[in-house]
Amino acid sequence: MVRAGEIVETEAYIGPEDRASHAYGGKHTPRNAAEWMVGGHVYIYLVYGMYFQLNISTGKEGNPECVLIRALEPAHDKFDKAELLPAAPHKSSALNQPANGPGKLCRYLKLDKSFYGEDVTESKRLWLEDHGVRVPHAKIVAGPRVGIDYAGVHWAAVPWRFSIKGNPAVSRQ
DNA sequence: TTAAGGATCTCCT
DNA sequence: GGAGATCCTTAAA
Repeated sequence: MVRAGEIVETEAYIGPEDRASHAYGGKHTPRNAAEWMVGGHVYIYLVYGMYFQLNISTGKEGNPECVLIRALEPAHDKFDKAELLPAAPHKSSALNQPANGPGKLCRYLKLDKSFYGEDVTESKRLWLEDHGVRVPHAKIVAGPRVGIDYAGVHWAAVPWRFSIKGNPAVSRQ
C-alpha cells in the first residue's frame, strides 16, 4: 500500500538562532540529531505523548535547519478510506481530511520512529516526488508558525509558515 | 475548553 | 539516576 499526497503546508526552522527550533542555541541532543544531518534526512519525533511530527532536514551537515511538513492533500486514488479509522469512521473528519495536520499526516502515512534519520533521497519507503506542479506565488500564504508561543514574541511572529491559499487540506487558513 | 498521553529535557541529589 | 515540567496536537464537548 502506497500512501501519497501533495505537500500543502510547511514551516521552516533554522537551528541555532531560532528559539522555536529544537536546536536553538546550538543544542545537540540524541532527540534532535537528525536535524543536524545533511539535507534530505527525516527528523521525526513525538509530541504531546501521542503524535508524531515529520521534518526533513534542509541544511548542510552541522547546520540544524529543517522543514516541518504540516499538511498533505491526499492522493485519493491511492488510499483505502476504510483503513484509516476503523473505530468510528463515519464520525470523524479524518475521512475527508486525513492529513490536515502534522499529527494526522504521520498517522496517514503510517510514520513512526522507525523512520528517524531516513534518507528520502535513498529510501524505498518514504520519498518525495516532483510532479512538475508549480504553485503561483500569489497562492502561497506566509504566516506565523503554529504552537510556538513559548518562543517569545519575536520568533513566534516570524512568518515562516507557508501554505497554499484556500486549499482544504491546510490545517489552518 | 479540556484531557489524553509518553518521551525528553532540566535541574537536582 | 530521578523527579517534575514541558511539549511544533487532536477530537470531543
